[in-house]
Amino acid sequence: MRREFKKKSKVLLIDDNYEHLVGIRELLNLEGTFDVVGIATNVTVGLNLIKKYQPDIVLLDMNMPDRDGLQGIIEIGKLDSDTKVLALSGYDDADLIFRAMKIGAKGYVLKTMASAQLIYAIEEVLNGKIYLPLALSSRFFEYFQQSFRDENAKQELNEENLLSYLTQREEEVLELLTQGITYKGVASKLFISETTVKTHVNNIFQKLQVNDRTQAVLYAINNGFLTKKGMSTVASR
Amino acid sequence: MRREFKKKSKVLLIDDNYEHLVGIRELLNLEGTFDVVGIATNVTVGLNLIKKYQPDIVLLDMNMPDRDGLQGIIEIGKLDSDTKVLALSGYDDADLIFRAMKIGAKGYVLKTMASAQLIYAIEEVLNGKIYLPLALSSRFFEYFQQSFRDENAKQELNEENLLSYLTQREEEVLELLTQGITYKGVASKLFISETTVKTHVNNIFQKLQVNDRTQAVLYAINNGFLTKKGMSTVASR
DNA sequence: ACAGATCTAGACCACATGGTCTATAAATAA
DNA sequence: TTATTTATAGACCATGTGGTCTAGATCTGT
Repeated sequence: MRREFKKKSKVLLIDDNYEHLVGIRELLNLEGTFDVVGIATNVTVGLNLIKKYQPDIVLLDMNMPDRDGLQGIIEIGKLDSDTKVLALSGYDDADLIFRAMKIGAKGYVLKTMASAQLIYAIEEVLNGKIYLPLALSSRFFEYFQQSFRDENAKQELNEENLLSYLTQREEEVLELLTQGITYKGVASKLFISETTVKTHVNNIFQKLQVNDRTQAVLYAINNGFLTKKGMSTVASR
Repeated sequence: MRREFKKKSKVLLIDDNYEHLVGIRELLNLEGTFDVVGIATNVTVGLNLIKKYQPDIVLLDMNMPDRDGLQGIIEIGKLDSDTKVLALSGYDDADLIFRAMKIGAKGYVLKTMASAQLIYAIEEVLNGKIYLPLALSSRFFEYFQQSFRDENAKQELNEENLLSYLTQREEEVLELLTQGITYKGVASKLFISETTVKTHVNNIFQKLQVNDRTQAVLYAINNGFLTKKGMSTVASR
């Protein structure tokens, strides 16, 4: 068929289950549009094959013995090849999906899924898209939203958050403190005397129930003070 | 038909475009399984209707005049009703999708989508699932991954990250500093003399190119020091 | 065995920081 | 109007902090 004229996409498979490895290879070979350039049963070997064959895509099992799959994604990412990673797993574990996507997997499919869906996923990823089956993206989003709910819960103690007792001026002072600025610096930035700054700072300490600037800054950061100011901090897990 | 026996789901629509509002109402009424309990052309009115009718789901347009849609999602969330929000928008703006999902929208659909898909989305959300059309979830993930790439880029200066020059002991000291502990405190925790701590701290300052503990702590936080230690900081935008 | 890094620790000094009190002007609330 | 809050600012003092130098004890790697 026509397809033969189109250049086949190079695929590499990494999975510690050899049976499965061969199964997928057969499936992809039957499809005809893929060229399985190599298979490996562990990440270390897989990485070498990637360097050698520069595959377009790697199907990477998440449950590996030596290094785990997540580490594998990171290391493949560090290679400066354009190789894309499609994560493969037996379980729809939300945390695992979240982490995998976070560190750059272009997709995540379950081993139990129909082969047609696997083929489709591979093609989407090869086309530069990110593919997550509906069931998994649903899982992902639950986890994603949950993590933010937790955060908000932490900060909406916030209504009983000591930060809310600060006056306008005190907030301004605190904001400067969170930039590591001294009394003198704050004073000149706010056009007030140094002793006034000290007064404010002492009031801040009392309100936040801390006894030095470092603790005040930490309190501010951990209680969403910067977030409100439009700053950003980024989630990790 | 049988469906009549099943309790209809209460739906509320909020969209500043009245034409569109009526259009969707008609569509849902034709479907027969929905009961459109109210429509509103702005968030303020919508909130009151929600309090009154306790709908199962709200279709909320993201591009509203008074309050914007994002704020609407948050405020609906604050009501302690179980009302779910399905975001509706004319554009597949990645940032908007990301924010909407982050603050708890159960789904996001485009106005240009086929009505069958809208119906499907509503049903999925009503069934407690989160629904993002493939095209949008793809958009979302690109944005999601990009934001982490930015983070990593920031921290993988990391290879030229000043934190990497710290010795083991210095890291231990810094970790305690990031908890707002004084020289004396650090000394007793590490079973070393206070002056030794001072020496370490001074070395840390030099290596991080800062001149006080607050700046050192801020540097540590902004450069992934805590992340490595298993602590967490959380993303916002 | 020797050079270099690391951890330890002391001495000294200047200055920043934190604690406490007092006090005035202005704005706000009762 | 009076009381309270807020922003301002000074004085005073104890202590914490940061800068610089020196130096011994270990531990590395060559």
